[in-house]
Amino acid sequence: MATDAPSALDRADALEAELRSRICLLDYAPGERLSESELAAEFGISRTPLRKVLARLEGAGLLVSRHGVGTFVTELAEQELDQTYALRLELASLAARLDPAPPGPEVLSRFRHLAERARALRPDPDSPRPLAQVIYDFIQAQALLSVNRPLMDFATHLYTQTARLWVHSLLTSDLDLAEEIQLFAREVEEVLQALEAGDLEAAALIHRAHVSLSWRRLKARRRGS
Amino acid sequence: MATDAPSALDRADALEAELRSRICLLDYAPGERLSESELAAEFGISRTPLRKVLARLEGAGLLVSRHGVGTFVTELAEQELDQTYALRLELASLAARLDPAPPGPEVLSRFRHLAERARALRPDPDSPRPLAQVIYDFIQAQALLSVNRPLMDFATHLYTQTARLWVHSLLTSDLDLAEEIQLFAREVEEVLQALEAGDLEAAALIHRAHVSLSWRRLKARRRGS
DNA sequence: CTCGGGTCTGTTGTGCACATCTTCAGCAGC
DNA sequence: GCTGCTGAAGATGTGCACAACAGACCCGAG
Repeated sequence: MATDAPSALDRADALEAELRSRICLLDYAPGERLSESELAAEFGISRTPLRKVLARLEGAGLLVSRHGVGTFVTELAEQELDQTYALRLELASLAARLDPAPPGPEVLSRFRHLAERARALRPDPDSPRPLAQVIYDFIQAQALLSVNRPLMDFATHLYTQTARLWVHSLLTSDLDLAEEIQLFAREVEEVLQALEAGDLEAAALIHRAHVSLSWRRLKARRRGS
Repeated sequence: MATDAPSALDRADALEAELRSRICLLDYAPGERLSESELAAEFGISRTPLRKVLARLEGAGLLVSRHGVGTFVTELAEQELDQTYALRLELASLAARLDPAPPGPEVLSRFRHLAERARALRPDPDSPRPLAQVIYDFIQAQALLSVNRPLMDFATHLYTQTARLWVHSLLTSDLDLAEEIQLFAREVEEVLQALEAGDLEAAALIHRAHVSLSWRRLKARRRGS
């Protein structure tokens, strides 16, 4: 692969991927402030190239910077969260109907591996990373189930937006973390079974159902608090 | 409006809007190279703030920069064009079903004005601007027909991507520009009638039909050339 | 005539110093 | 005690000079 080269892709691209991953994996919580100086120091570069990366992430809607104040990780407003969930519900069905890509052996084994990791998850209120990491990988694996790149890119983006808030809410509130993890593990399991049966539409429906249920639980908790 | 203030929004935001508009209005054609130095000189600023704006547009997927070569306006690959059209077809229906927003009097008058401008369009192979401008405004007006912001933002983005290639192809090839303009004018007219009748779903169906037909014509010409 | 290598020009990338802006703590006046 | 001002501190924004890189051009060897 291209990863063999010492500096195959521009450092900026690698840096962007790293920061994007940190945001999606909740190393940086929604609303958190990032310091240009600290990040520049951490990566051993000047503020200038770092600022370019931050600007790109801002253009992608993951960050927002305010003059004299700071650079912040974006977070969805309550209303937009609902709209995003409603949209994800529709897109889940679309993915299977539009340019479906039957998963090859390597994709299947990837989902099998994900199912194992999901089963092995243990609730840890102190570190969201293991959970966030599996979810993130699950999102990216799902993006392989259709060759419609614009659609899958957008679906991944929306999934990431809601997943960030979902995991974050799980940790800041006292919802049943163990139950959520178990439900997620079951979703991966069921999707895997559908894929192994070669039924992409069933996989999409299962995913859609879980999105819907997850949304309902999230709404219920919001009303409660 | 906020435009009264001399420097209400950051210069960077205004600059980004200007460049975004130039890209969407085909002042910069897909694949065209932009010069940081020239742009900086034109706007009377240094390269540094300009580069931040370019980076944001890069993050938004409208530009791509290559070290030592230049900064280029993105263009959809042939395959992605088909996928994007297929996606737009689905999203057209979604907009009416998901969080529809019945247009108020001001939105209606906006569409009426658009219909007039579309009728007044005359084929001009030398300047795509008038046509591109009306299309662009039509896109943005349609974004008001649903309150689901993520959906409409994405639909607008996709529309912009295909519209840019569509207008560009119209001018570089010898397709019947007059006919395309007339068809577009009729689309605006029919959408307006549906909106005045308060039937958002009909408006969406009409739009969807025109997208489908436009796609078919585009594919036919591609095969021909 | 063709091919290969070196140079040369123009581009984006990087580092640093300084400007501008926001926020907040401290303090004088009421 | 409360209010409002003033200053400092720290954040992002800006300008400039230089480094790194890719492509074009030229020129000579075969």
